[in-house]
Amino acid sequence: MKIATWNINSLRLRLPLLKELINETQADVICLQETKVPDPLFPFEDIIKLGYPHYYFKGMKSYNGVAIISKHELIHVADTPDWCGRLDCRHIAAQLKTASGPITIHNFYVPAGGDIPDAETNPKFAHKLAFIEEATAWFEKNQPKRSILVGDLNTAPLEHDVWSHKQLLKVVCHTPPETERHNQWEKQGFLDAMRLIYPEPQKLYTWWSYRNRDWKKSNRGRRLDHIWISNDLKENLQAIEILAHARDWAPPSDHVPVIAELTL
DNA sequence: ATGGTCGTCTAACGA
Repeated sequence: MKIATWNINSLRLRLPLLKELINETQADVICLQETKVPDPLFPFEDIIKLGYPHYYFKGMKSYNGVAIISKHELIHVADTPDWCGRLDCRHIAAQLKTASGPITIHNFYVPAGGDIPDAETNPKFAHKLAFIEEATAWFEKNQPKRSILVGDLNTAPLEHDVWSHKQLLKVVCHTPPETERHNQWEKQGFLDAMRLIYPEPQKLYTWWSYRNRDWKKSNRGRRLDHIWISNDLKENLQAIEILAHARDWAPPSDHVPVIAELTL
């Protein structure tokens, strides 16, 4: 079973690239973030034509938005929290039917946190920290079993998840208040699947800024997108693929897809 | 040290 996660940065604009992802990977399940499409405008007919007749989505105008599309039957998981009480479409969950039984899939789009890493003066940073704390508390109470958590978590937790650990320690996404909370969240029953396959000190990036003239040449990347598996799925993990060349698809998202393969 | 670029009900906001 192949499960992909991708911050697509507008589903409607990049539908042709979603097709490209499908052609290349034949992923069974694709979790999308920043779909930027209100629910009444979700392009479900296109998604069905692409071979994904099972889907759940939660979107709004202009901002945020998440979707799970699947070749196999999904059951919606409805009783999930409204994080930070904002109704802002940053999480959706579904149960995937597999030969070995149901698997719960969580798809998250964690707040980016703004520019200044100070919760006192920057409400966006405070929101990010509060969001991660709420998620940590929820999974502490609801210990994940046969679960996969994916998404744009907007934190690069490890030294080799950024192009320069030293230079990014004061940059939002890699500051200690974020990485400590991120790691505490992961510890609520999850394993970092990407690092199980590609341990440190290998550099791993899933995002390259639009603001670099040549993303490949400067290679100032960050690992902001993640795939976590619950502890009980450790032996099921077969492979991880980071589709770095997708950064050159036109018009590119600033994030690239990550795909996990599991025997399920 | 600064500014650099995208996407969105084309305007300023969020990333």
